[in-house]
Amino acid sequence: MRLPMDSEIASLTLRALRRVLRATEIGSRQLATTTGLTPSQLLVLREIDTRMSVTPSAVAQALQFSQATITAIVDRLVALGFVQRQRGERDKRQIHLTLLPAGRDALADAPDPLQKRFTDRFDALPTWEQAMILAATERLAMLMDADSIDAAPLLDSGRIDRSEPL
Amino acid sequence: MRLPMDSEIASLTLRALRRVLRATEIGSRQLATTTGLTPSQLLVLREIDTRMSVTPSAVAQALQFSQATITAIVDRLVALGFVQRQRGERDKRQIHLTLLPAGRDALADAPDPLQKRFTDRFDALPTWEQAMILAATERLAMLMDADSIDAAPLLDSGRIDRSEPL
DNA sequence: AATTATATTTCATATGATGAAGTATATAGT
DNA sequence: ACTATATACTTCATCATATGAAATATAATT
Repeated sequence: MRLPMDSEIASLTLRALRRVLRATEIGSRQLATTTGLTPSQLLVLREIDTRMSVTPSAVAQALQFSQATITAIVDRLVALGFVQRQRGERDKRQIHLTLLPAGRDALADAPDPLQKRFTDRFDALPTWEQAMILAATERLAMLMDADSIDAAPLLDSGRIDRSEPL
Repeated sequence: MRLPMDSEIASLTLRALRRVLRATEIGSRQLATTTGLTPSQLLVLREIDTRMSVTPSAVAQALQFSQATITAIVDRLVALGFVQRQRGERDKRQIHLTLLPAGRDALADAPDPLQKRFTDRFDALPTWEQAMILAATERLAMLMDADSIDAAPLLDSGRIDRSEPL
């Protein structure tokens, strides 16, 4: 067995990463169908859950969607009785999104199968390996999002010229 | 600073992983806008590129989309002059998709910024850390996709050598 | 008061994604 | 050869995603 050249390690890592990405993507799609929710709806629902009360714009910024998109998705979550819209008291322009019991149930009934699978298997690894994977993953995250880190607002200014949107 | 409990490492890792996923997703969306292609179109185009000649069904299976979806996306790639449809000789039910020069140019003009950024930074790490990250990522991939390896014909077809920047 | 900025929605539009049904070809069983 | 069944792909209807531009309402500023 030969050691990979230094320059290859990056591409090998990217390939492994692709496998991870694909697995999570497929998992998320499966989850969606079992829940009756689409991946985007689930993302928004989770976002509303983790923070207690959020404005649509905050969700849009966190998930990097446009406000219009969030409005459409929230419309459906409201129609499902999962989410509630409340005008802000302090600032009446704002809308506060809160999770309703039905929404909480939906999330509870839909434990991320990927996460479950991952957690079970991960916990079976020896602690040293868990620690190594954690360290490596955090390093990866640093490598990938270093630019876009708190730069969620970064994209506000960064106009992307979509000259030819097919 | 206290060591995380064993049971926490999994969730910490998942959190780091989410950052990675998010970064790649945003990166892919940015790439799409700069190319004038959507993420899905880019995925299909890449798939047609890496294999030399593919059938729509093979692409659908590799990317886990329905055939109908691939048909629609290929329609647009053909309209753009990026891709060519050719009826199969041996089996006239089949369609063979091949990349046209314009499509090749589009891919060449669209070096994945995320990959580039990642590779540059990754290469700057000491070799031991590169090796650790590679090992950890491959371990992660094993954990995640152990079940869902029905969509792995990617690696069957052998060499992906090309000067292509995986 | 008038202006400008912010928060969200509405609208028009393009794409994404799918299942179901349709067309054409291939293969197998008899 | 003949029917049945399977395969490959497209078409169609339908809904979700995603966005920019414009509209509405409120807030903050001058």
